[in-house]
Amino acid sequence: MSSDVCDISIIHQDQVDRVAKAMASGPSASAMADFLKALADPTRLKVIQALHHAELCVCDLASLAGISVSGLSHQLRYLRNKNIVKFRKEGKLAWYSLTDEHISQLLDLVSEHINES
Amino acid sequence: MSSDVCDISIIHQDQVDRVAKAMASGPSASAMADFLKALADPTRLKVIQALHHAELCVCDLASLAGISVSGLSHQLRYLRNKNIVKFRKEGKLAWYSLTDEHISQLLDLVSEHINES
DNA sequence: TGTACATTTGCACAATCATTCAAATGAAAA
DNA sequence: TTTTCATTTGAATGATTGTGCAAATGTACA
Repeated sequence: MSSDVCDISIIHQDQVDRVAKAMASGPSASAMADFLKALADPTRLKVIQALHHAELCVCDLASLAGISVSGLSHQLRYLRNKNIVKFRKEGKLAWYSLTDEHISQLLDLVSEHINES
Repeated sequence: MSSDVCDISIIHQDQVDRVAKAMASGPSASAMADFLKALADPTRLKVIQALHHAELCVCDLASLAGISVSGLSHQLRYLRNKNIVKFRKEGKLAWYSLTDEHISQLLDLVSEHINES
């Protein structure tokens, strides 16, 4: 219930309406936040960065990320469900890769932003 | 303790070393994840998008985000600590704005990515 | 067949987090 | 000064989440 959120004394209703209208176009904040959440974790970020350089198996990725194979497999499932990584089976091994190399553009921007601050 | 992470049977130590080396340059995964976490929340995302369109007070932002003024103030402090928003005081009101309009580039990329999938 | 082993899955748990309520702060107006 | 009100802060809480352990799955090889 948000009935007491500045219900009367709101400062600039016209501004709020204008901004709300401008924000209405484009994907919802929830959808965007949901995608960003997939990147907002050190382990998953390491996986994505690693896969940008090479196709790797679960064991390799766990080693690179510094967590257990099991823990990493959980994160891989998460990334798979979000369509960020894909894999192919080769005997006992599962080789993972990025579904969309485009993501690294985004990470480059983040990288820049951090270097500037 | 990650001593049992594929310690003997690791598949491609050379690959792992090469990728690890490539990943060593640039900001740490933790730093990047930390920044991304600031964007990976619907409320904070709404705030950032709103401030991209106009300078707004806490009351307006709470109305736009659909949560309590108090809750929004907590999020504003979070964004302030991360140097993503700044504010100026004018009487009883606090006017918030983005410290770096550059962030919207990043959000545009995310927006694109979602529209494509 | 049975063994070995990479990967996945289910359960559990500690930690983090987004939010609210109530109280505190501080500045303008009466 | 006292009152009003926008904002901040602290405490509490319910929900989410990242991870590990143990067991299950499935494939290759002896």
